[in-house]
Amino acid sequence: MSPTPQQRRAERHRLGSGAKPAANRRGPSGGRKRPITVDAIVDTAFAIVENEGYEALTMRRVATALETGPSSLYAHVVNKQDLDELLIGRLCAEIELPEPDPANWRGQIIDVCAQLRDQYLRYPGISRAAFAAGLSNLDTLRLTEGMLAVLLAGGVAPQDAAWAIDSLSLYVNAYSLEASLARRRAAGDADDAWVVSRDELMRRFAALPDGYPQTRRYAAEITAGGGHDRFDFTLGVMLDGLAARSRP
Amino acid sequence: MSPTPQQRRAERHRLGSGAKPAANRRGPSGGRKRPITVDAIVDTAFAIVENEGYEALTMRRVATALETGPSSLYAHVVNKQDLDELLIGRLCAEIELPEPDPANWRGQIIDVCAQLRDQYLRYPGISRAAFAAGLSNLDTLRLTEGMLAVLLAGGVAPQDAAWAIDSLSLYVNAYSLEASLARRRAAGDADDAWVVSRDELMRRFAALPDGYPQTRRYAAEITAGGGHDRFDFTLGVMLDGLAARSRP
DNA sequence: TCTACTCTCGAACGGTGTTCCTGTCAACAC
DNA sequence: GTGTTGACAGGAACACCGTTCGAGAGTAGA
Repeated sequence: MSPTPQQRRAERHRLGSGAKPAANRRGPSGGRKRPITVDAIVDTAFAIVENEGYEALTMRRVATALETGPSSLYAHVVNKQDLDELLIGRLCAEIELPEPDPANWRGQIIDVCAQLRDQYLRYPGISRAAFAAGLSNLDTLRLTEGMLAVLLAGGVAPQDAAWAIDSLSLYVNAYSLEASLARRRAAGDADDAWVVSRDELMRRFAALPDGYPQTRRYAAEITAGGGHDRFDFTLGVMLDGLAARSRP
Repeated sequence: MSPTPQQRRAERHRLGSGAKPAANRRGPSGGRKRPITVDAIVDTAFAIVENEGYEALTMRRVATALETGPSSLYAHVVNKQDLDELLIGRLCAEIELPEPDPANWRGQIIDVCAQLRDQYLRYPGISRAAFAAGLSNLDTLRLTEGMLAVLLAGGVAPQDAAWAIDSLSLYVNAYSLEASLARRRAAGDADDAWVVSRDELMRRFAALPDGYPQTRRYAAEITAGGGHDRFDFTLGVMLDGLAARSRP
């Protein structure tokens, strides 16, 4: 008897082994070319998010792409939230974890965070779902495990390491979410016209009323940082602080 | 001629002066006890979010609380997003900014961040709206100005200070959002039953399969941290890293 | 062949943000 | 005092969302 989606999800949250019994298909596949499976749903969902953003990911949209009705999905997925967790799970599973190298623990942490960031940015807005997912399944826990190993190898105290992983994940999530929103606005949907270039932003800062002297003076610094400069800066600062804490 | 909501919002995004002309009311207020104004809408919205969470904040819910229909709101507010921005703006306006004290810049930054965190947590889930708001209006810019002044007084380099403010805001947002979600789950809505106590979580970590040695060994550290311990830790680490960068 | 079981999916429910359009009333000009 | 103007109020509707129900279809084992 293949498990219901509810059982499957409960199992996932119970942190059980990830061994999937492959559930030999019984019931009919109708006359459809490709049967509806959890994997097919997740694949389709990823494609939609990649092309149209997380906001376009709706049950109906997935069902339409699968050439069926929305209710057909609920035999494989208990919820929209369940689908979100599956997406985050697979996304985390794609991250390559390094073999801990005590001499290069900072670089290794930065690399993992950058991988995570790039995955989030590849699927714009999906980090919103990551906030709700938390430490729900084995895949996210695998990330924690990997980063913990790197930090411990680097000589960071266990408690510091554990909390630092939390902070780093949170920051990467937040950064990716904001970056996704900013990019979507840059794509310019009509009345979002007040989203402007850096030059324009600097000009506005310079024209600020009194009471904003610092902002006016350091408008250049505030608006600086293309690419992932801010990201690199923040990770550098956090790791510096962490290293200082470990070896006083 | 009083401005349309569109003009009002555009003005806000243009970072114009915050001087409100008070727009002497003309049109009818009907037989209603309290006329529908932007402030009334925002007040009502805050009450709803405080009592029922951000997810309960819908146009219809606000309208019902104001004893009217949803369409009546659109004469004062452009959008749901517009309402969100107004909420974030007022929330930021409540923050008390200190007079910069070079001897206590770390404490002052921590205080401002804690204020922001507590405001976010007072209105659960509202930090979701803060992500989309960005640096949109004068109120959020006032926060930037205040923190910038503190950091500069503390001897932090302008570029470091500007980026640090970005990182700190992002982290405070993310932390508050996650804390809100966690608390709402702790309130226990039926099938969220797998959200468990720390003891139960530690037990599950201990029962993890092979391949998770660090997580298993340091389950206590990972699940540690009640109250705002993690928050304090992260801010401490970031400010340490920042200080180290300023005085090498 | 018959039964049991799983998968499929049209239809519907209650909710959402938003728009259209009409009616109503206060303030001004004459 | 009267007419005009124009902002405000709000009912009804649209398109969409997540989700549920229940009937139908098809395969696997007895």
